[in-house]
Amino acid sequence: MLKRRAVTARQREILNYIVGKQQGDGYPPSMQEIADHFGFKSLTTVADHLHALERKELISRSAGARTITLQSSEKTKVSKHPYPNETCIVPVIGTVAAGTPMMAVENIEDYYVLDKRLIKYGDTYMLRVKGDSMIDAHIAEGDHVLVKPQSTADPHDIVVALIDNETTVKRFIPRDEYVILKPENKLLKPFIVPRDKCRIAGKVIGVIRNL
Amino acid sequence: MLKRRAVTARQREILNYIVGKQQGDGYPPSMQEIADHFGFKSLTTVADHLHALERKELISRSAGARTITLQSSEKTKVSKHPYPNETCIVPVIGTVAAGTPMMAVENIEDYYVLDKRLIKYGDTYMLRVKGDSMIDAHIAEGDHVLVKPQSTADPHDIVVALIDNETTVKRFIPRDEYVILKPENKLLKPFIVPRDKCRIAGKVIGVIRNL
DNA sequence: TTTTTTGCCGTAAATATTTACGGTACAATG
DNA sequence: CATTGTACCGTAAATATTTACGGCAAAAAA
Repeated sequence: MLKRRAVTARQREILNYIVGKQQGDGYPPSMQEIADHFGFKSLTTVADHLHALERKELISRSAGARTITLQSSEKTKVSKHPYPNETCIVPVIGTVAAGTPMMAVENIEDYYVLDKRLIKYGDTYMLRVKGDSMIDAHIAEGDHVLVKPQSTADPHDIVVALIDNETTVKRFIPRDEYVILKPENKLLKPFIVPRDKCRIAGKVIGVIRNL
Repeated sequence: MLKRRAVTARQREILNYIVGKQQGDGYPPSMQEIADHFGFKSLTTVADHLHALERKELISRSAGARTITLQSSEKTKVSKHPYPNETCIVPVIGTVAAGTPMMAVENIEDYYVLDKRLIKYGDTYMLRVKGDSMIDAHIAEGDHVLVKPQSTADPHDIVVALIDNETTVKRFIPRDEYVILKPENKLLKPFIVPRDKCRIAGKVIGVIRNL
């Protein structure tokens, strides 16, 4: 009976290489390329490794050249693998314009491809943070916040709000008659706005910083 | 002089087929498969189309079998889903083991797919941050830091360091005889370590927080 | 300790895949 | 209307790629 031991370090190295190639080029490496990369002098060595990975259900193969398909995470209890189609394209905007629909093309500065698990909601977008008003919540100038569009929020959520046509990130604290938009910065005073003048653009669900 | 007319309907059909296959299988179709799908009786027909798509910069090709790479989405506009050449797969580790090689299987907790521009270096990995030692640098417990593996660092870089077999994130301040590993937290004292006892695992190049 | 699996090597044959050559017909462009 | 690109066909040669055989040493499991 064939045993299925855990994936070995070497096998994982080879899998990582395949994944990297697949992600980078859009197609998996040939066996020769794998051999070259690892310095194997025989293609049989590669074949052995691929058979092992196949047996352990980390990859599957079809007839033909470069036909390695990466298996999805479900089967591998060792670790989860976000394989193709587990990413989203997220638009990056510099500002949320007041009246215009959120995703107006002219506001889109860029797109980022991110893992779905960071996104959670379909229409999430990224906003480049200006100023240090949320520094005490550890959101710094130049960071990108992931924003889920919504027009209301729960108390104490960090939200993207429009104040005087300016896009800002603030903590949302609703009161009976008015709303407090609180900068997380000791140097800045909270904004107190009548309920009906408070426009919430979305809720901050993540932060991405590139140093 | 070669003219570059707009992409034709037929060419887009073929491109769509390639994208579909690429997304579904993880690798592009062979020319024979394309011919079969469209009922072409000659492979030259496929070659002509691929050359056209290449000339119009919708795909690029390398030597070898099944080596079609899709160009960026802005040009192709066939799918909202990301093109592989825009993402990297990044392993997430919970801790950097002292002696063992970085990517030891048992340390890999997960993988994330991220935009290449967040990564910058090929072997970048993600480390889940434990504790609040870097809170004043706005790196909080539970955040993931993007780490570029390297064994040295520039003064004042934020690094992943090994102290007493514990993985920690600290600011790196080298002195003549020793090294200061400084937590960015007023409540914690800097570690002062002899130069030869200081193991740097990598430099922090980014932060990702999921709220 | 016996057995199995891993991780390698080498060579040759079998196949899959691409490229090169040379065509035809037609639509679009200048 | 001459030219260029599109959109097809067929055949054969050239390459790229995989598979099949057989074998060895060391590590891991039973």
